[in-house]
Amino acid sequence: MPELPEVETALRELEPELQGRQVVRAWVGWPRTVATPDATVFAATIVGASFAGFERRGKYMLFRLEEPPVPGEAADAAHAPRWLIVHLRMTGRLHVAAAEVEADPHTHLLLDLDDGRRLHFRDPRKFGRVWLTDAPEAVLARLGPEPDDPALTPEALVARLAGRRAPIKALLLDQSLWAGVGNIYADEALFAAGIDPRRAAGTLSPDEVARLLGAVQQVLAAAILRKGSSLGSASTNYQRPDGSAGGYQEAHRVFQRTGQPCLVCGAPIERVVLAQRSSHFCPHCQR
DNA sequence: ATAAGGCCCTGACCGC
DNA sequence: TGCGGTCAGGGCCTTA
Repeated sequence: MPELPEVETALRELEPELQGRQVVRAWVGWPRTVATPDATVFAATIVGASFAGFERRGKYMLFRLEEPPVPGEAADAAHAPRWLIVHLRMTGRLHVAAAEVEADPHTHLLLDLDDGRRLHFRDPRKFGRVWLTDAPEAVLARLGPEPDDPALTPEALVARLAGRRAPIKALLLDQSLWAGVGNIYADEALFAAGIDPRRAAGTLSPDEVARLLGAVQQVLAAAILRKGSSLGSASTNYQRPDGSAGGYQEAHRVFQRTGQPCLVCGAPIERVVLAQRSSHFCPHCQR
């Protein structure tokens, strides 16, 4: 499942493939994949646009597009930039392939490029969404800061968690608290910080909150260095745009290690369900 | 305002 | 072998 490190990796690896490429044809196979505008309008509108910028916010990919010149209009006429926004959700993947490479049956969006290749959006579970918009801030409005935002200080986080009775694990997944943490890195960060995922968030001491913030930042950075985590079946797991796997799953210390010995103390890793999500933790190291 | 539960989807997996 | 049932899970929505 793509979280911040996977999205960052995929975006950086797509950039050299897409930079400057113009969309010459668009096909939408599953209209609900397009959140906005209407899928037909989406396909008609994106043709002619070129990929000009590559950014990430939380788990969202933002592709800044350059529009073709409008006849009769000054070449330097000011326009709000248009953005293609992509959220891979659970099983989405983006990759570029030669035109003659047949699309997988789970491909819901194809953008033909001016160099003869095609951008594929494949998503077996169909949770992924794309947007075409002049106002990306509206799509991203609910997101909290990036976890490495300097403004996100331990003190600010303590204030945000004060009085909250939900399990800290549930709040780690709340994209309005901070953007980009999903189930894998929430569990890994809680282990690194030595905090029980079931703890009511408001009961964490300032020292624990500071440790947790540092752990989230450290785990995400380490996962980016290893190009993300690839777990599960080959058809639905995370793969990089070139089809290769990430490597951070080899560094997981608790995620999907239920029953296996803790790498620090040897106690069996336990699994509980919090906020409808599996949570994996060491009952001895995480208090 | 916060918390909890349902919903969307389908591949994988389990038990018979 | 085949079949039905269950699970996973991000983000959004509804309900309490």
